Amino acid sequence: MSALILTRPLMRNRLSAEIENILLKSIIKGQLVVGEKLPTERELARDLEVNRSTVREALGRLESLDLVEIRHGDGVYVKNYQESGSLELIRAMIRLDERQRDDIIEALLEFRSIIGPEMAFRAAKNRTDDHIQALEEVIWKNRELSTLEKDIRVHHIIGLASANILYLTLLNFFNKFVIEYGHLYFNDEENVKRSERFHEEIYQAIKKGNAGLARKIMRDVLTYAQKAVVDTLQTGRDSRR
Amino acid sequence: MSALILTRPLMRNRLSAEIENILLKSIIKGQLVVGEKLPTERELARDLEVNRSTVREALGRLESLDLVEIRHGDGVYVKNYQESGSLELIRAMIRLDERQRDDIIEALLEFRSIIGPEMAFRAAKNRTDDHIQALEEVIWKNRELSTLEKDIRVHHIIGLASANILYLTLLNFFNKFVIEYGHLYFNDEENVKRSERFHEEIYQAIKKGNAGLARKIMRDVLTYAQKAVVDTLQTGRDSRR
DNA sequence: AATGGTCCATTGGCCGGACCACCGGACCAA
DNA sequence: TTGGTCCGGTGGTCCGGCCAATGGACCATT
Repeated sequence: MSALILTRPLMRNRLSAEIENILLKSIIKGQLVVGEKLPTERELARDLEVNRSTVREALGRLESLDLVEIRHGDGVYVKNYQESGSLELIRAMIRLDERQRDDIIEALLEFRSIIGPEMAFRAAKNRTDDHIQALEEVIWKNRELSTLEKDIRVHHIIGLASANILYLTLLNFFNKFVIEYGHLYFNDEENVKRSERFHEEIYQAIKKGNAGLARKIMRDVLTYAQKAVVDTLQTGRDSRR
Repeated sequence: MSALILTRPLMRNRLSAEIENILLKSIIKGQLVVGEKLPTERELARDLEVNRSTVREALGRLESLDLVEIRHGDGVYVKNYQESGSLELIRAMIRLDERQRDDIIEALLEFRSIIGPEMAFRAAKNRTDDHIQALEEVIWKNRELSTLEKDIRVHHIIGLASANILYLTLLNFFNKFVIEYGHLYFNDEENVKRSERFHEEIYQAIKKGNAGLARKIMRDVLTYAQKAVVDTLQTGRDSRR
C-alpha cells in the first residue's frame, strides 16, 4: 500500500461544463439580473468561441437547476434562484465560491441535526429484518471499510428503513458533502471512536424498534458532530485544502 | 371573466425531453440495471430515430439528476438512484408514475411538518425589520393575491429570514408541489380561513421574536394541513384530475 | 508469469452549417 | 379596437465530420 492518496481521479472538465460554470457564477453573483434575457445561443457561441451545440448543453443543464428558463422562439431568461433554485445549486455554490464554504457547511450540519433524528425515529418504527441484517453486515462484517464509508452506509440503510423517500434523497445530498468534507470530522481519532459507538447504539435501538431512543441517539451524535466540525472550521485546524 | 380555467398553457415537449423521460422511466422502473452500460449515443440516436445531438442533450440532463454517469471514451452507465438521486428526481417520479403520487405527497407533507417549525424558529430569531415589512406587504397590502399565492410568499419570507439557505431551498422544492397540488387543500373554504389566520399569527410571533411560539404555530398549521390533505386523498374528494 | 509499451477500434466531446418550429412585433384591414 | 397576415429573430433538431479519451488486444521486456 502506497502512502499516496488521490482524492479525485484528475478529471478534466468538459467545455460545456466550463460555460455552465461561467453563467452560473454570473447568476449567483447577481451580475445577471433576474428576469433579464441572456444573449442568444448564437451570440454566446460566437463570444465564447465555441459551437452552438456546446452552449446549448450548458444552458440545458442550467435549466435543470432551475436557474434559467428557455423559451422556444423567444430567448433564455434568468430566474430568481432564491425562489426556484434546487438543492444541487448549493453544491455548485460551494464549488464556485470558496469563501462561503464554511457558512454552507454549518448550515448543512444544523439542518442535518434536525432531519436525522426524525429519520431514525421513523426507521425504528418501520424497519424490517432485512434492514437489521444489512446493518449487521456493514457494521461488523466489513472490516476493510473505513469508518467514514461505514457511516455513510449506516445512514443510508436507516434512510431506506425510514420508508420516506424524501429522507433518503436528502441523505444522498448530505452524503455527497460527507464524502467531500468528511475528513474535517474523521481526521480526529476521537471522533472516529464516537462514530463507531454510535453505529452500535443506533443498531440496537432500531433493532428493538425503540423509536424514541433511536431519535435521541441520532440527535446526540449529530449535534456532537456539528459542534466538532464547526470548531474545526473556526480554529482552522483543518490540514487539507 | 370566463368560466374556463386552463391549468397549463398546453405546452408541447421537446424531443430531447421525451427521450429523457423514456430513459428516466426505464431507470426508475428497474428495467435498466444499476451499473449497466447504456447503448451508445449513436445507437440510441439510430434506434429512436433522432439526431445524436438530441440524445446528448437528454443524457446530459439525466447526468444532472445523477441518474447516469457519462464517461468520455467509454460509455454511459446507470447509477443507483436510491443512492445518488437528487430531489428533483422526486418530481419526475410523480410525473411519470401517477400511482405513487399520493404516497409521495404524504411523504412530502410529513417531511414539511418536520422542517417548517424549525425554520420558523430560526426565522423568529434572525428576522430583520425588512422581513417584517415584507410580511406586512404580502399579508395585508396585496388584496388581489389568492390565499395560495400569499401562503407561498409568506413561507418564502420566513425561509429568507431563517438565514439558512437549506431551509430556503427546501422550501422552493415544497412550493413547486404546492403550486401543483395546492388545490387539494385550498379548495376547502375552511382551510383557506385557517391559512389566513395562520399568516397573522405567525407574523405576530416572528415580529415579537418569540421563536418558540413561531415554531408551535407553524407546527400546528402544518400538521393540520397534512391531515387535511391526506384525508382528501384517501376519501378521493378531489374533483380535479 | 508479470509488467509495461504500442496500437487500434470504439465512444463521448465538439464543430460548422443547415433547416424547421415558434414567438413577438409591425403592419394592415375590417 | 379587433383580428389577420407577414416577417425577422430565436430556440429545437438535424447532418456529417473530426478530435480526444478509453479499454482491450497484442507484443516486448524483465
